[in-house]
Amino acid sequence: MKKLAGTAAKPLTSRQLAALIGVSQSAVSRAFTPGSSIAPDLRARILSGARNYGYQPNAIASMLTTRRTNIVGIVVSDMQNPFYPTLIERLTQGLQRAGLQSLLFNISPGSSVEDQLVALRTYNVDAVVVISATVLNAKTLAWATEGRKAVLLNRLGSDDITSICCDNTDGARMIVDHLFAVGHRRIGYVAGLTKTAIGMLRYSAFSARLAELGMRLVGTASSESYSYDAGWRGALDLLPQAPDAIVFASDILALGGLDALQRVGAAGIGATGFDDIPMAAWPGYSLTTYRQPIAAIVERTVELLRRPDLGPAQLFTLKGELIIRESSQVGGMAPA
Amino acid sequence: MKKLAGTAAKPLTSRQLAALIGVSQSAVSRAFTPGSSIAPDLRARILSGARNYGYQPNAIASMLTTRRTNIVGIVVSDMQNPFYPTLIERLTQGLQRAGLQSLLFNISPGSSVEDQLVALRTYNVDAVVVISATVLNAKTLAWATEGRKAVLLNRLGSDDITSICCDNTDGARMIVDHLFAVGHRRIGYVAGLTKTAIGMLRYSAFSARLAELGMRLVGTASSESYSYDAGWRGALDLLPQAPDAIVFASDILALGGLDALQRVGAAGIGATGFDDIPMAAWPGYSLTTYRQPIAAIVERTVELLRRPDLGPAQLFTLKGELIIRESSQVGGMAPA
DNA sequence: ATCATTTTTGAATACGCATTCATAGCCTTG
DNA sequence: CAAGGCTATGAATGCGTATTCAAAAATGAT
Repeated sequence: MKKLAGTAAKPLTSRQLAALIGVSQSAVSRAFTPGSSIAPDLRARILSGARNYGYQPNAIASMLTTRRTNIVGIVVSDMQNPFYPTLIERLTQGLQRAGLQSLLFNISPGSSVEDQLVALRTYNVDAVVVISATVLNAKTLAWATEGRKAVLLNRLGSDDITSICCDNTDGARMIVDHLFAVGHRRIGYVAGLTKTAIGMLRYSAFSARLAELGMRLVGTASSESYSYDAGWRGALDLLPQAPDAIVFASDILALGGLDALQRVGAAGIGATGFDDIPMAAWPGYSLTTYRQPIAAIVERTVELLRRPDLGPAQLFTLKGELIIRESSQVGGMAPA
Repeated sequence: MKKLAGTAAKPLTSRQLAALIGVSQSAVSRAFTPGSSIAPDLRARILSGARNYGYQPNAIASMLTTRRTNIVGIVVSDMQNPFYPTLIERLTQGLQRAGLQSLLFNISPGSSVEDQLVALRTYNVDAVVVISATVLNAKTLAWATEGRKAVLLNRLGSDDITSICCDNTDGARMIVDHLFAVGHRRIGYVAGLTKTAIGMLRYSAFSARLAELGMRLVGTASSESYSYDAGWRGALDLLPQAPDAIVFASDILALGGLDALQRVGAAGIGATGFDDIPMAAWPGYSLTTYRQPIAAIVERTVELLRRPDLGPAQLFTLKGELIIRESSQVGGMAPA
């Protein structure tokens, strides 16, 4: 005799538990509300009774009175770049440890972005984390985050919204310095989305440092996305310029580029990425890259979202770490 | 003068809107409830007024009365295997189109799994989708899904819970048949988690078909996870057996295996995967694999979850598609 | 034109909890 | 020992919507 879904007994209410224990409903509520005025032993008695009878507060009902949901809306538009699944995984775990839930919004192109985000508003999420979603224009962003905490990750917004980014300038600089130290002089650049603030930032930091060191920017390929294919094409586009090394705006681009170089027998050209996705460490790629400080980004995000109020909008820039592997050496990934 | 977060005016309630329009609160509620008894023109007038004044029903409040949240809890324990981000992305998009929201639970090892899933219960999710989470034992699974709809993806549970899987038997068979047709005879197998039902299923279907065709299973390497590193080690373990080709239980294993073979100069050995993750198509790997029918899986899942009741537990087995690339040819990925 | 039936509407209530308000108990201090 | 100040508790109320119930309006049939 199997139990049919939906047949389960309705869960206990605080009032029922109160009756069972012989206290008031208020007492039960207070027992579960940290910092409320209740005698320690009463609280203990109630909590123990709750465990006993299997009572758990109904979060929905409490949302209605407190007007807080403890839900964070996470808005993503690209899970194909392997950097983001990792970030999302760590972020949801971090939020969860802080007692916050993650409502995931995957924006798909096509239908209206606002339509896909109405639930941010109707479900009253406390906060919104936007992960690098370039499909959100400033207006939609403002609408979606209106009246709630909002944080942008890996994206720069207007100056009235808090952003958390890795230090792109530092990253670009470390990469260039490293290439210089290794002996590369003629550098090519494969950009990601050049229309984004982050994309432009990485590029300008990169080219500025290049100039400072007197290195030569032999060419730039811009691509329409951060993808393997775009990296592949970008690398090939730069070949005629005969670069010593190619700087890719992200790891996923670099992987495509490396494969392309290999395919055309130009594996001697150096390459660097940005992010340090798991695949960058794979022996077949062994990609030198700037590792994004995921832990720090998550930590800062969670810390901000725990606050009752974010305070004035800020830009947090967190330093990453240069991971030197084989792809950037002179001779690149050429077989020994 | 920037608006501070939290300063936003409280959204309109149905009662306020009713007052503005000159109807009752019930009418407003009915206007937003499909199938409720209300005159078409009244509904139109109210909906137009709502648009006008910017009223949107408060989902939280309606959850309290209807006892339905339209929230689906998605439980994952491994986003590192690139197959899952894709699945999750498509799934949340599919759910969203059906008006369902996705609450994401990323189980991290360490603290109690139940603790990480309490919100499934306190937030009253309508349904739970468990994606291949092996960390959930049957008891915890029952607890987490008690009284709500539940679907397992890529995982087999006890027989009282609905599962949706690709057709592992068909996949194993097509792979073996293909290897046979191409001319491979001595086959090695790199298993994933052999203790899981799916893992065992794939293996037994594989070896059964092998036997039917009179091919030789020269060795099996079992690994502790579906990961690149495990595939790498598995492939190396099989080398002494001198297989013509190695069948990997998943793409991510195969990628590691291919790199290992390449590294030791054994790139002539054929290889196949399972899943068809994006990287399988990359020229550097060009992995022959069985493509999971993600669209069909998502479609079926969403269709099930829209129902008021799942009905009796079933196992849905959806056929995938053999994608033939270079890695399975005789001579494998060896340079021409 | 009248009555029976159906449809449409509004008032009232319940959902489960947090919180305010008022009270009863307790401790402190003069 | 009394008065004042605190703390711990319970009763009552409200959060915003869906739904039930009863009444009103509209429709149909004779």
